Amino acid sequence: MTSTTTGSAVITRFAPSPTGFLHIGGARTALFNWAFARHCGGQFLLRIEDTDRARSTPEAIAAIFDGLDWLGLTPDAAPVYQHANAERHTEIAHQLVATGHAYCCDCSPEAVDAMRQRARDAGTPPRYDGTCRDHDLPYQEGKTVIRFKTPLSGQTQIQDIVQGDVAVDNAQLDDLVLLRADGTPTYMLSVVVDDHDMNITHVIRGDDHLTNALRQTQIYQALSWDVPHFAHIPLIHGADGAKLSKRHGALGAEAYREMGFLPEAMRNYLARLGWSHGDDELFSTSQLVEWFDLKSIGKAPARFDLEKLSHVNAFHLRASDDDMLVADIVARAPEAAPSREKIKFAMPQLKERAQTLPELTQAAAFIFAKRPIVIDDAARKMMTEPRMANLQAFLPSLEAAGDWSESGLKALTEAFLSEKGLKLGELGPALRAVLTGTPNSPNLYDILVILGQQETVGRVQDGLNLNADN
RNA sequence: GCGCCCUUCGUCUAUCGGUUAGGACGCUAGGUUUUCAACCUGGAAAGAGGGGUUCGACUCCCCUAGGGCGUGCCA
Repeated sequence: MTSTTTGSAVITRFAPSPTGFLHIGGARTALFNWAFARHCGGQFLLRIEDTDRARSTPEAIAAIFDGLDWLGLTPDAAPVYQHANAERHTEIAHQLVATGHAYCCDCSPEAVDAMRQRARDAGTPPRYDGTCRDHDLPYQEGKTVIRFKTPLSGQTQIQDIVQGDVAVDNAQLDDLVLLRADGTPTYMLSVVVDDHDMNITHVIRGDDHLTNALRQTQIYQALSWDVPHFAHIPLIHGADGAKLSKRHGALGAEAYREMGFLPEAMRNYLARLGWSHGDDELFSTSQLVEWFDLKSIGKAPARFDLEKLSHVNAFHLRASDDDMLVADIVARAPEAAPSREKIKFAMPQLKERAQTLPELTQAAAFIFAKRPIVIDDAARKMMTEPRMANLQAFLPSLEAAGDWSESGLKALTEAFLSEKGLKLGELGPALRAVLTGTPNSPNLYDILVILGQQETVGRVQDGLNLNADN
């Protein structure tokens, strides 16, 4: 029977192995652990699973810290390094031998491979055949490993919050290695010991660990320890439905930061991948914490969709503080610094024209562009002959304008148009084009106000000259 | 090979046996507009297939197909 933790406070953990960057799947696992702990008023811990000394790197550890920090998923205690607990893990391995739940084995890796191959050929589960199971060999570092004595019959089951009840025949499970020949503990032993020692109440992780949970349950039982609650969440797939590939989102968290996505938007989007709260699509992090629960996580794997992420990001971008966004633009384009006030003035309109941070800087670029400004193809199409002729005729009015306010400019323009019997469409697009160099720009009169009289007249003249050259 | 898990519009999902199967992204038609966005209105778009159970199945059971994961002295 599986016993479960009965403690009151919820404690979750994110336990990545530091062998690469914090990829998007890991980030979501961390988010779920964090959100659940926050929702329950519990604790969220971080454990670096660095028992594989050869593959663990300081760079990867730094990338994990960095990614979590960016996403705002701050652990409630200093990170635990699994490697540091090796002695304790080793001690437990020997204890299991002493209590008859494990044994020493001196079969060579080659011999074990052969056993597995034979079993596979016979159509049975590939596993260690138990040669040393009852040999009662003494432990000899460098020569023997310690194997767990998996029950030979019956079955093991877990009650998974996401996956439901899952049972497997013990005959399917191998006598896994707990302690390697070099004396170091394996992952399977270390997780169990650390999760127990850290008082983890809920193990929330990718469902690639589902069968591991069965094996770990056997270890918990051999140790007479409470089994934590499990929640195995489905993995994220790439846009093509296959495994997450580099082009489909298996990028480090920092890659999304560089693409201009906001942490708030990442939390929103990632949470929605596999978890749902009715029809709610766009929500704040505090709403996420308020609503999050393990039972509303689906069992099917979800695909990563950059377009939807962009949409979610656009929503959070609009909700962002204007000063913060201005600062971001200046950080991306230092030459924008003198134009801070103008950019802030235009921000409400700029926000609606961007989904990501770099796009926002792009939308603001016309404000701090130096004459003569670059005019893109779409803008050039708006510079038709008739419109440019009208613009030429309008130039003196701009040069002579005394009231450079939005209302004054509007009146000025309308007076000109009515005098000539023109519609705004016969002048406006060309004016916009020469002033901003792009059709993707804010309200015309705001543009004039932001640019100021001198810059406006200058850009109009540049545009007219350019046109004359063609 | 063996085991476990999964399968609703292209994508993310709602639905706890009775709905015209809802929402969102994307796509699309139109509106608004000096442009581009934003916004508003409308549209196309789904229960993998086959058996059961039931008065009635997307929902429960079985089979098939497809997909994922595991099967390490990696984690």
